[in-house]
Amino acid sequence: MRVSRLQAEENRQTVINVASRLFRERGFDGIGLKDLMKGAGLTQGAFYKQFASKNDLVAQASKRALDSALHRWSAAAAERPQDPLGAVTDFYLNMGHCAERADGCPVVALGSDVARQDADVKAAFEAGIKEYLALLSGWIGESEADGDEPEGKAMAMLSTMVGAMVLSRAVNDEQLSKQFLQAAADSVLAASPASNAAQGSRQ
Amino acid sequence: MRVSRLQAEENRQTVINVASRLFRERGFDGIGLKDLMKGAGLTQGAFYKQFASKNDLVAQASKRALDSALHRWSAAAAERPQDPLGAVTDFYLNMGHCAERADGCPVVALGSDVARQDADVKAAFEAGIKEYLALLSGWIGESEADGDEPEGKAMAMLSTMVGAMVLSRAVNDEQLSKQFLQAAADSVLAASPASNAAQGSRQ
DNA sequence: ATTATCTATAGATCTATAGATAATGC
DNA sequence: ATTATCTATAGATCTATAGATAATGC
Repeated sequence: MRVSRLQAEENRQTVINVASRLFRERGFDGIGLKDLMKGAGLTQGAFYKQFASKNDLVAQASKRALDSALHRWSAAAAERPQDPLGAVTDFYLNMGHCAERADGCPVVALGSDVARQDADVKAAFEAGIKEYLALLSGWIGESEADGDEPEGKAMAMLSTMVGAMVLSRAVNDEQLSKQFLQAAADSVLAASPASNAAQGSRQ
Repeated sequence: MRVSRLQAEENRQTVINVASRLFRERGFDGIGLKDLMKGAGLTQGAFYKQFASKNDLVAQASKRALDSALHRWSAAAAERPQDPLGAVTDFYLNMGHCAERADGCPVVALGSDVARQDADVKAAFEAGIKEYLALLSGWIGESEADGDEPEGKAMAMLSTMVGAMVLSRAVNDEQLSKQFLQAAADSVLAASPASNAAQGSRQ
């Protein structure tokens, strides 16, 4: 029954990856260790040789989810280097993202729950959120030390994007969902100093 | 042990009120029927004479939470009739709201969870959200039938406010929390057509 | 007679632990 | 000899139901 150290580490990574998806889909309290381990092809008994507690996995899976989401942002931006903000708003603020919770933004899928988690989990989200802000700041040409409101515009943009996704997922009316995403995209692009320059390439 | 019909209805309302607070504080899955009923001074056995299921209470408590939150918005706006938007952003985007989950905005406290609930719960949130939009629209002087983007600005504002609160609650760094709220307030007020007119009374 | 609430419990699930097993790593 | 995983289980909790009780409402 024992497997090699390499295989054990691979299994551990699989559990974290599976958890990062299943937590986003069902919530931290919405899935038990038995089903999480089953999703990784293991049984529940193996869990506590790999993690200290469920909370330990919650923290690690949160970090994994944020890393994965940031990677997707960077990839989306890289596909349209002359207009990274437009590329990311297109990528983020659409109905596909609204329907696909497991692979979507972890702040949207778990933000409300994170407020009720301990400092370890919040630390994972805080680190990821700071990276989101750094990306946005760079794309809108915001200096990071130009006054008492560092990254203020980036913070407002991220808030608008996260809020629009949360709202669009909280209603039944699909038309209303779309309108939230469209209104957020309009607002974010209008607030970017670079938006006029990039407008041509977006049209 | 039996109580009067009047008392029974009063008890039912108490359960809904208690649930609307405890769900916001601990999440729909974070509190059981035993503790919910205990919070209303009853025992678990009385629950199913009052509600069809836990989900039934989740839907009713969601509606109650949104009604209560809308009432607070109206009250805040009424205290500063010449600048309702400024009054509501002050009331909503502050650290007290960030710390007080049980009485705060239900979209912030439960938004991520609502995406995983059934249509009844989403209907309660949808109705409340539409009322938020109507209030905001009125305050910024937005016509409700002036093009293909009805209430677009109100939608972006609500998204920004909800997102900022979710983000500010998801991090450990209190300074960062404050900056999200400040950035959101700046962004929302700058986007209002009436913001210049009201600027004087806000300074 | 009806019924709102109570105590008690069924049956499922949850996190965490214990001990057995079998393959690895020395 | 060590250990990653397995099966099994402890003990707590969850939603929901059953039957008893005692006050209401007719």
